[in-house]
Amino acid sequence: MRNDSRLSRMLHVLIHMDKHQHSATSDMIAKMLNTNPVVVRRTMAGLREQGYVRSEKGHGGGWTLVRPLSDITLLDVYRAIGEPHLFAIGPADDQPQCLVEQAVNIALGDAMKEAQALLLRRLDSVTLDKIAADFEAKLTAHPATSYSCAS
Amino acid sequence: MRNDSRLSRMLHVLIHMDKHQHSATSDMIAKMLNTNPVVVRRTMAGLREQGYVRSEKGHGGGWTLVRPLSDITLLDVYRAIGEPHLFAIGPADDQPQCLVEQAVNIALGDAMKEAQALLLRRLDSVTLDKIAADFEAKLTAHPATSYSCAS
DNA sequence: CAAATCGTAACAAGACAAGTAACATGATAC
DNA sequence: GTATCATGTTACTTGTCTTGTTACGATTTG
Repeated sequence: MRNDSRLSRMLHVLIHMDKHQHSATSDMIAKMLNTNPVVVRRTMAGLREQGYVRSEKGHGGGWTLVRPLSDITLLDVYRAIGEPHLFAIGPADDQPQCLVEQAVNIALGDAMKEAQALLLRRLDSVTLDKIAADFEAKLTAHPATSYSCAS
Repeated sequence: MRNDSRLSRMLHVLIHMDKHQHSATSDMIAKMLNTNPVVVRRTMAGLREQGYVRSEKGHGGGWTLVRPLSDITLLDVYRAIGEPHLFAIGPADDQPQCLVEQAVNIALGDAMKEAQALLLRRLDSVTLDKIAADFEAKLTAHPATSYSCAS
């Protein structure tokens, strides 16, 4: 578990959900992501709360995509899963007394804020149907290639 | 320990080392950083290997700054400590079979690469004497303020 | 030789996402 | 209406990585 892969996983799932119209159970999704159903429910709860997907209990239940991929940006998904920390680095102390350390925090913090702003802008500029289109392009370019993820 | 604070700490230390010319022991530095001497030696080893500081054993030994702050960029320090991972997020699988997941990895990876490039450019554009100057400015603006970090 | 200091290895602690197990809740099918 | 399927949720474990800590060896000075 080197990284927080929730954003990556949710994008992956949402695009697959768009491909087959019927609902998918947490079990099916878990197999797709090589994880287990509890992790799926846990992570997708945020998407449900934001109205991107719906979940239904009971026989025949499961998860369904509520909004079109063209309405969902990568930033939307990032926010829906709770805006996890983007950076692995950071200051040693958030409110240091030492003036030198304060100056260091400002210098580093400014650079990180800029990088974060750029990243979030990028996430905001891409909708999920764009990624789906990239996938379709690959598929037509190499029709022999196996899909691999459970359909 | 929410973040990797090695970069932040090393910047802090290097600027302090520039302020008083005599060498500083790992113990003194550890107190300054609110940590312990082994952590200091471990992290500063990289700076020594890159020739930014020198360490001397034995009575009267300790750490000394070898190069002027104006010769050291934040990027230099980042590299010297081993270029730790910048991001806390990442793909679920680096080499996925699934074409959808590949498309997701590319979309996310591109955005992250851009953000990383920007951050590294920013680190490369700032030398340590710039931060030291910011500190001096604060000090003259508020002369009554206590320095706080052991001199 | 004694004291100071770094170098290093080995291991424990803390944080946090991810994995897992157990059980309650609700919905459908027969 | 009971059995089954599926989500919701809690609690606990695991894996990974930086930090923290202890211990000990090596080197330099007095």
